[in-house]
Amino acid sequence: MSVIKITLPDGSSRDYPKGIKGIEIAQSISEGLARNALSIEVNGEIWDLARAIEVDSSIKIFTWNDKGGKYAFWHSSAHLFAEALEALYPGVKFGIGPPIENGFYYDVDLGDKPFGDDDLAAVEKKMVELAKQNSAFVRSEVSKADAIDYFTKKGDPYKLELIEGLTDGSITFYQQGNFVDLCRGPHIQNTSPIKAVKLLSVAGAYWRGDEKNKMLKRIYGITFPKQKELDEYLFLLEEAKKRDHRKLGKELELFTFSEKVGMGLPLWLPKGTILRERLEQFMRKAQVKAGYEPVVTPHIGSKQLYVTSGHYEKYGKDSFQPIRTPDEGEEFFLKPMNCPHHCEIYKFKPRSYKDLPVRYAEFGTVYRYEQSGELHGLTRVRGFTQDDAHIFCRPDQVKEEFIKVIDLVLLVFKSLGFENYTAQVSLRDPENKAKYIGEDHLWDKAEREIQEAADQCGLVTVAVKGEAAFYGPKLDFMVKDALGRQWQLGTIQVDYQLPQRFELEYVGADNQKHRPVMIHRAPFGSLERFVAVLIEHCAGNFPLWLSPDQISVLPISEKFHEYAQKLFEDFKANDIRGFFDDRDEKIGRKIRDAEVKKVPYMLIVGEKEVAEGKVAVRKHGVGDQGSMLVNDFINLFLKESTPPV
RNA sequence: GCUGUUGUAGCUCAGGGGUAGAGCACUUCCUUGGUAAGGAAGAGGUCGAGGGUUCAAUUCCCUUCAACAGCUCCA
Repeated sequence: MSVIKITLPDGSSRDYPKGIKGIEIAQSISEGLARNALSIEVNGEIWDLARAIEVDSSIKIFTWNDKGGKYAFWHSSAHLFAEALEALYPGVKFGIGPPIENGFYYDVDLGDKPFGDDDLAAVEKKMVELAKQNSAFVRSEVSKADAIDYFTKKGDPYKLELIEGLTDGSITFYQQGNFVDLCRGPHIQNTSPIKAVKLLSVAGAYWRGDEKNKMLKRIYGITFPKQKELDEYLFLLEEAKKRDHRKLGKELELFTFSEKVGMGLPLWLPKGTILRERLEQFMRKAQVKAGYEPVVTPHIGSKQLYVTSGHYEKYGKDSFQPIRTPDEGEEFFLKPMNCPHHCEIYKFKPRSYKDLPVRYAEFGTVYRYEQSGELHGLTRVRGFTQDDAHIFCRPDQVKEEFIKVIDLVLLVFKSLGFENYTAQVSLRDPENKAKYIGEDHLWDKAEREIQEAADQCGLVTVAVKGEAAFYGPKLDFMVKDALGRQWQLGTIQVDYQLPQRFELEYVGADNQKHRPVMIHRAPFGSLERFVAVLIEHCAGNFPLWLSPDQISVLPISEKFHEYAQKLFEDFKANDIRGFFDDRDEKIGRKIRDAEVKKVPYMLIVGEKEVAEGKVAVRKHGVGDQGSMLVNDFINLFLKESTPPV
C-alpha cells in the first residue's frame, strides 16, 4: 500500500496510507478531536470526514469552533430539514438549501399549501426525531444521466434545472435516511450531533433570485449540537433586537413615522433633530476644512434636467411621478439626487484649469419612490438627506481627490467608533452592460482609479461586480446593523458620464476646452441611515457631543429646586443640553428614569450640595462619581463634550 | 412589487360572536424622600380602514392600508 504525506495546520507532516479518511486522521491525532470533528479542509476545499484522501495534502480538521465545521453542520441540517419536510409533505419540490452565516435555509415549492408557524413547529419536531435515528450522510458520485433520471422520476423540476448546468462527472448525491439530494457537500458524518433545532421564519424567495421566476417558500432555520447553545443564540438575538434603531428611536423619542404623512417619510422629533444637527455641523466643519463650498439647491427640478442626466430614462417610470403646472406640458420632478443641480452650478461661469478642483457640498434632501417592501426604519426611506458633494476636477487630479475623500470617510468612522466596516469596490456587471451608460474605456479607467486610490490608502477592499451606479463605479463603505444586515454608509463615485451629458468644460493651460471629471461622494451616505446605524452601533448611548440630553439636574426634594434651577440655567448658558427634573418624585425614581433615557450625566443636588456649591455627579451606566464644585464639573464636561472636529 | 406573519389605550401586551382589560406613561391628591420604580384616586380606546355574513362583529369572511421577516430592487 502506498503512502501519502499529510501536512497539518502547524506545518508538521505525517505519513498515512493512501486513501486515508479525514476521520481516521482525526482519530490518530486524538480521540477528542475525532469526537468533535465535523469536516475537513483538504488543500483548501472542505470535504466530508469519510472521503478518502488519495494524494499528498495539507489538511485542517474543523470542529464546531470553525466556520468550516459549522458550515458542514448547517448544510447537513438543511438536508435533515428537507427529509423532515418531505416526510410530512410528500411531493414537496426542493430548490436550493445552503448553509448561511447563522444557520441555513431551504427554498421549497409546497404548491398552494399554506405554511405558517404551526407547520414550522411540526417540522422542527420531525427533524429532532429523524436526527436521533443517527443516519449517515452518504456521498455518491453519479452520472448526469442517472441524476436526471432520478429527479425526473421524483418529479423535481428545480433540481433538474440545476443538473442542467452541471458537467457530467462532477455530480454528487448525498443520502441520509430516506432523503436523497443533489449536493456538492460537504456534510457531517451522521445526523446525531444535531441536537437542538429551531426553524426561524418562512419567507418568499424567487427561484434563482430572479423576479420573473416563480416565488418559492424559503424556510430559515438554525441548529446546534447542544440545546444550551440554541438558547444562548436565541437570547443574543433578543438582545440584538433591543438595539434596533426603530425600537430605540421610539423609546428615546428620536423619530417617528405617520401613516397620514406617508410611509417611508420620517418625522424627526426634537431629540432626534439635535442628534442630526450635531452630525451635520460636524460634517460642515470637516468639509470646510477640506476645501468644500456649501451650496443650496431646490427640492424639485424640471424634467429636462433629469432627461439630460439620464436619470429620467433609468428611473422615470419608477419615481414619484411629475408635478404639473398650469402650463400644459410643463413637468417637474421631486429631486431624487443632487448631482444634476450641482452640474448646473458648475456651468454658472466658465472655468479655468486653475480653478479646479471645485467642491460643492449640500445637505440635499432627496425623494425616491422605493418599492413598498423595501422600506425599513430609517435605513431605507423615501425622503432623506444626503451629505452630498460633487468634486469637479481635472483628470490628473482624480486620484488625489479620491484619496482625500477616503480620508474624510475614515475620519467619520474613526470619530464615531466604527471599526468593523467593509470597503467595497462596486464594479459594473460585465455580463449586463446594458444597465450602464458610457464608454468602456472610461469605465475601465474609473474602476482602475478607484482601486488604486483605495490601495494607496491601505484599505482592504472587496470587489463586487454588478454593484456600480449606472453612471460609474463606486467605493462603498458597508457597516452591519444590530441583526447583521449590511448597509451602505459612505460612498465615493468616479463619474465621467455626467460631465459629458451636461457638457461641462474648463479651459486648460493650452487654451483648449477640456472635460472635467466628477466625483460624487457622501461620507455619511444619508443622515437617516447613518443615524440608524449609529443608534444600533452605540445602543443609544451616544457620545457626549451628540447626545440630545447631555445632563439632567435632579433635586433630592422641592426644597432644593431654586438651587437646581439656577444650576440648570448655568449649564444652558454654557451650551450644555439637558433637563431639570422638578417632578414630585423620590431621587431613586428620578435616577431610574434618567438612566432609562440614557442621559450621560445625572447631577444630583440636595442639602450638602447647596451648602457647598457642588453637584453630585452620576454617570450613566457607571454610577455615583462623588461630588465636585459646579465650575469643576462644567470644565470637565466641556472638555469631554468637544466634537472631534 | 412578491411570499409569510401581525395590526386592541401614548408604550408593551392579554382577551374574544353579546358594543373591552393589565402593566407602564399621563392628571390630581398625599408624601419632602440621598443614587435604578413611595402611596391613592382619576382620565384615556370607532379594537388600522372599508365592505359583507349575522338579531348582534373588535372577534368570522372579503378588500384595502400599514408594520415586521425575507426575496427582488436601491441614482
